[in-house]
Amino acid sequence: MCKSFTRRVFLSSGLLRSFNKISGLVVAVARKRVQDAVNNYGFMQLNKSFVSADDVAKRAGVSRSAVSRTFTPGASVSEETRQRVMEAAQALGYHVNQLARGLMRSESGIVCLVVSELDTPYRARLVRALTHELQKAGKISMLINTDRSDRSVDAALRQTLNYRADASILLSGLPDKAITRLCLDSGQRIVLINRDDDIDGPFRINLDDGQAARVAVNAFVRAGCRHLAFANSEVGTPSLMARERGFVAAAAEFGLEVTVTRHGNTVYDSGRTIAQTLFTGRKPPDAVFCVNDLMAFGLMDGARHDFGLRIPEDLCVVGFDDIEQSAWTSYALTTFSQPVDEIVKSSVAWLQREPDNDEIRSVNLHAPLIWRKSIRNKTPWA
Amino acid sequence: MCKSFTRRVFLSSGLLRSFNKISGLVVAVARKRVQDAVNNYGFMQLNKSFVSADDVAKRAGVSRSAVSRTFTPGASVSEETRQRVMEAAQALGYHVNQLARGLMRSESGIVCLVVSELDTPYRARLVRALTHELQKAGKISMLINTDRSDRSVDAALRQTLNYRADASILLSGLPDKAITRLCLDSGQRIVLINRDDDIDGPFRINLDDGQAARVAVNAFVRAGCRHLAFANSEVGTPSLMARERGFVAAAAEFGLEVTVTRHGNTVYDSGRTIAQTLFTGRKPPDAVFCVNDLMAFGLMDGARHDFGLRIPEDLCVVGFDDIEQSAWTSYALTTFSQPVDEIVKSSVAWLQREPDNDEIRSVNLHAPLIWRKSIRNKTPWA
DNA sequence: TTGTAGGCGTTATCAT
DNA sequence: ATGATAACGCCTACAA
Repeated sequence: MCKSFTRRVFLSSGLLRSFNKISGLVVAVARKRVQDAVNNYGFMQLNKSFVSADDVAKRAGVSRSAVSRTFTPGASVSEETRQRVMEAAQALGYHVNQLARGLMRSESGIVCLVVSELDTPYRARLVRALTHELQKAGKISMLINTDRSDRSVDAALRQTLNYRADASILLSGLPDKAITRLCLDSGQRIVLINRDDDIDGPFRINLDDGQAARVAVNAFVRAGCRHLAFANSEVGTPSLMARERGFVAAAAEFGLEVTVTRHGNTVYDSGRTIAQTLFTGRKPPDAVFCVNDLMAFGLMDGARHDFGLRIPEDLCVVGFDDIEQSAWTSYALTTFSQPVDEIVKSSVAWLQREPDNDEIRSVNLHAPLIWRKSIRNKTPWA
Repeated sequence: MCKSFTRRVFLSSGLLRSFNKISGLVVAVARKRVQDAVNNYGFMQLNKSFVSADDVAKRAGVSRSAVSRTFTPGASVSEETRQRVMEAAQALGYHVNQLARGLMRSESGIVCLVVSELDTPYRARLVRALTHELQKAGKISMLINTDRSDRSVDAALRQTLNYRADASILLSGLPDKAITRLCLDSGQRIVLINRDDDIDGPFRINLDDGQAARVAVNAFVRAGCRHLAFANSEVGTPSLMARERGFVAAAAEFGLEVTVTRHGNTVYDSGRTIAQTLFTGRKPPDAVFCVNDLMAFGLMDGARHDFGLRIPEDLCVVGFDDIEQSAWTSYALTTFSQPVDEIVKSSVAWLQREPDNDEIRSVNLHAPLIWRKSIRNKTPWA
C-alpha cells in the first residue's frame, strides 16, 4: 500500500496499521475512505503519496533487503531478482527516499553552496558550473544566501548542518568563522574558493593573483604607459589585496609608482567614482589595472563620457574575471580569465576523494590574460 | 553519548549498544577506543559526530518526547522543562536532524529551484532574491540546473522528489512535462514564473507583456519614429512571443508595420546579428523593441560600431528586464523593469498558504517602463 | 504536562 | 545470494 502524508483526507497509514491489529471493521472503513479519495482525485492520484521499498518488495515477491541491494551500487544481487525488483519499482514508480537513506548512511548527498551577491556575473557563472558538475557527480546542491549579515545567515548555514550536508563550498560572503569550524567538526568537507582563510582543514582554491598583476604591469609598460594606477574596492578580500600588492611590487621593479585608489564595493559604480578621482587629480594615469571587470567598466565609462578619453589611445585598462560583458564591443576589455572549469573540476574532484588521503590541501590556478582592445600593443611578447 | 558515523576509527554506536547488552567488558574496550580517538583529534573533535535528542534528554533528565516538543513550535511544554532542555541542548550542541524530521512530518522544509542559464543577469537576480526570501521564511533551497538537456536534468528533478521537497519553483528550462506532473502528484506545490504552461495545479506568475508592448509602441510614436522593428530570439517562450504579438498589434493600431526578426538565443550576440540584418536591409528601422536587454545591448553595439548610428538621435531602442547593465552609461537603456520583488514575495507567500484555499491560481504583474536615454522624448505623456 | 510505545523508510549485520 | 532484524533520529498518538 502507498503511504499518504495528507492529514485532512485520509487516516495516516500508521494509524491504519494500528487499527489493523485491533479490528477488521475499522480497516474496512479506512479502506473506503481511501477509495473515496481515489475517486475524487482520479486513478492513482493520491495526494503526496510515495511508494516504499516494502511495497516494491511485496510486488516483486522478495524481501526489503533485496530491494535495498538492487538500488545500492556495490551490493550483490542475482541478476534475476534484480530484474524483478526493477520491474516492480518501475510499475509502482518507486524511488529511494534520500531522507531515510541519509539517516542510515554517513552521506546525505547534499552539498551546500554558500554565496553572497549571487547576481554578480562571475559568481553566477561559478554557481552555474558548480551545480552542473555536482549533478553529474550525483550530488544535489543547497544554496545558502549570505547577503544580509543578519542572523538569518547563520541560521541558514546551520540548516545545512541539520540536513547533514556532506560538504560546503564557500564562494564568498563572510560566514562566521565559528560556524565554519562547526561544519568542519561535524565532518563536513569544506572548499574555500578565493578566500584565503587561515583555518586548517578545508581545501583552498586560489588564483595566482601576484603573477597576474605582474603580467598586467608588463603589458602596460610595453604599451608605453608611464603613470600607473590601481582601482580597488574597500572590501579587502585576500585575493583583491593580493592583486593590489602584486601590482605595486611589479611596478616598483620598473621604477614606476602606482596611484592606488580604493572605493566602496567591487562594482560598476565604484569604478565610475574612481574615474572621477583619478582624472581630476593632478597626475592622471595613462593605465589602470582594475581589480575586477565590473569596476573596469565603470572606470571606462567615466573616462570616456566625463573626460572624453579614448581607450586605448589615451588610456589603457585591464580588468579581472573575464565576465561575459568584457567581450561586448562597447568595452572589449583586456582582462584576466577566471579558470572556472578548473575551479569547478578540482572542487568536485576533491569532494569525491576519500577524506583520509590528506595530501593536497590547496591549489593555485593560473589566470591567463585575454587580449582584447583596451591595451594598445596587442602582442606584448612577439 | 554522541554518535559517530566514521567507520574506520570507531565502532558504530549501534554496534556499541548491542555489545552493551552482552558484555560489560566489551563496552569498556569500546570506550577506550573512543578515548583514543578523542586524544588523536583533540577535545570533543570527534569526526562527523552528532548529538541526538536522546543525549539531550538524558542530560536534562527528561524524556525524548520532551526534547522533541521543545523544538516543535506549537507543542505544549512547561516553561521549566523547556528551560532545562534548551540548556542541555546548548551545552551538547544539539540540532534537530531535519532528515529524520522530514521522514515523519509531511514537510521537509526544502524548496527546489529549477533554473537554466543561471548566469543570465535576470535569472541570477531572481534566484538571489528567491533564496533570500525563502531563508527568511525558514525554508532552504535546492538548486536544480537544467542547462543540458541530457537525462541528467530529469534525474536531478527526480532527486528533489527523493528528498521530499515541499515545493518547486520553475524559473526556466524545459523539464519534461511528465515530470512536472509527477512532482504535482507527489504533493509538491509548484510555482511557474514566466512559463505559461497549460498544466493545471501550479501557481503561475506572468507579466503583462501585451500592455508593455503597447507602451513601447506609444513611446516610439511620440518620439516620431515611423519604421518599427522587433528583435526576438528563436526560443519561442510564451512570454517572448506575447511581447512580439503585442508589439505588432499595437503598431497596427497606428497603421504602422513592424519588421520582425528572430535569431538564435536571447543573448547579446543575437542582437548583434539582428543589427546586421536590420541595417543592411532596404528599409532600416528608426526604432527597435528588443525582447530582452541583452539583445538590446548587442543591437546597440552593432548599430553604433558597424553602422555609425547615434542613439537616440538616429535610432530609438527599448529593452526588457532592466538588468543592472541597462543603467551603465554606455547603454543607458530605456527598458521595462521586471518586478522581481513582487514576483518573489507572491511566490513565497503562495507557498506558505494552506494548500486547501485554491482561490488564486495565477497572477499578472505589471512591468513599468524605466526611462533612460535610448528614446528621444523623455516625457511621452506630459 | 509528561512519559511510553510504535512507526517513518532505509541500510547494515548476521545467519542461512 | 537472500531474508530477518536491529538500528538511524525523530514525531505523535495514547495513557497516565
